[in-house]
Amino acid sequence: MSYSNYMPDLSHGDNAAAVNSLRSAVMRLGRRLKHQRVDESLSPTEMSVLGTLARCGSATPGELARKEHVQPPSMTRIVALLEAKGLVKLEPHPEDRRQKVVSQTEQAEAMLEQSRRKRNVWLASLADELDEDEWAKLRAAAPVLEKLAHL
Amino acid sequence: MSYSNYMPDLSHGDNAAAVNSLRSAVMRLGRRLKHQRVDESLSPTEMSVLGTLARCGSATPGELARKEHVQPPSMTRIVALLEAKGLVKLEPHPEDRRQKVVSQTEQAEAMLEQSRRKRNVWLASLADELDEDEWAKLRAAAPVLEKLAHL
DNA sequence: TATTGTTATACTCTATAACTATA
DNA sequence: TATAGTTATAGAGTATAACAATA
Repeated sequence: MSYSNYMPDLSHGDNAAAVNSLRSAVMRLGRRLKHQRVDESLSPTEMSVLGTLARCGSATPGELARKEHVQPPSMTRIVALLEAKGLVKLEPHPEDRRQKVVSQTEQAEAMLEQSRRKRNVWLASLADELDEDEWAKLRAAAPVLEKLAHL
Repeated sequence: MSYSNYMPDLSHGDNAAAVNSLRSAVMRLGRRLKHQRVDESLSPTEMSVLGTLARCGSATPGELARKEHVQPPSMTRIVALLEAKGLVKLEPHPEDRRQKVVSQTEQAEAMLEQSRRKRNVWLASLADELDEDEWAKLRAAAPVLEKLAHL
């Protein structure tokens, strides 16, 4: 492989190959997940925002935009859609009147629970195709991918 | 957790959590990779198609659509764009006059080489943030993710 | 003057439906 | 009649630029 020419360290060569493979797999998996939506009325990013709010409690639109890697105007729209669906609520920021505080509603909590249930159907269909060793590798890599995602 | 009703094996509970985490990370990573394009004029799917052709040699538009998980009309457009950029060539199928055979040009090979170089810059910037153990986990999981992507 | 968030607008990518040509 | 690919059209999601309000 020609990239070893300018990157002689062997471990980096392996990492480069892994990044290559990861990049392709992540994009294709992303498209699959897009189709395997748990709720037809919720886009992948909307789901991801709900997940972030479930983890972090609450956040401002700007913080959410940075975490999800979208531009502020996009997050404005996403938050508005989630609010219209009753899944998040917006409150004024206690210290800065320019900002807002976004947090999830109880309805969102119920939705996420239902989402987990549906996801398990998909999981069950994959369980036959992956052996325990492969699942172990996924479980080990999951936190690293999360770290990469928000690095 | 309610799924344990029909899935009593404990390890599957861990798998569900892993899928949860993977799903979120894959979507967010996908958005990052979208921005970290090697060539501004090439969409992620166009890059992915070139990668597939580099691995498989050649394929029909229908095969490419199935591998990339896009509908045939989308692949028609993607192949047309790649052809206009001189990165793939189309030839008549030797046995079936309905089909076409898509393969990459030498120019595409050069582009992929340049792509690897730029990717390594991104890689180098991440190398500081991940330790060797984390890289090892990514390398181990990469083939599993690829398997998931085309399952 | 800088920053947070919004509005207005346009672009990119993909899908669905209808069509053509070949099997 | 079924299949491969295309054309035409519409929709979803995001970005950029310009703007408002607050720091």
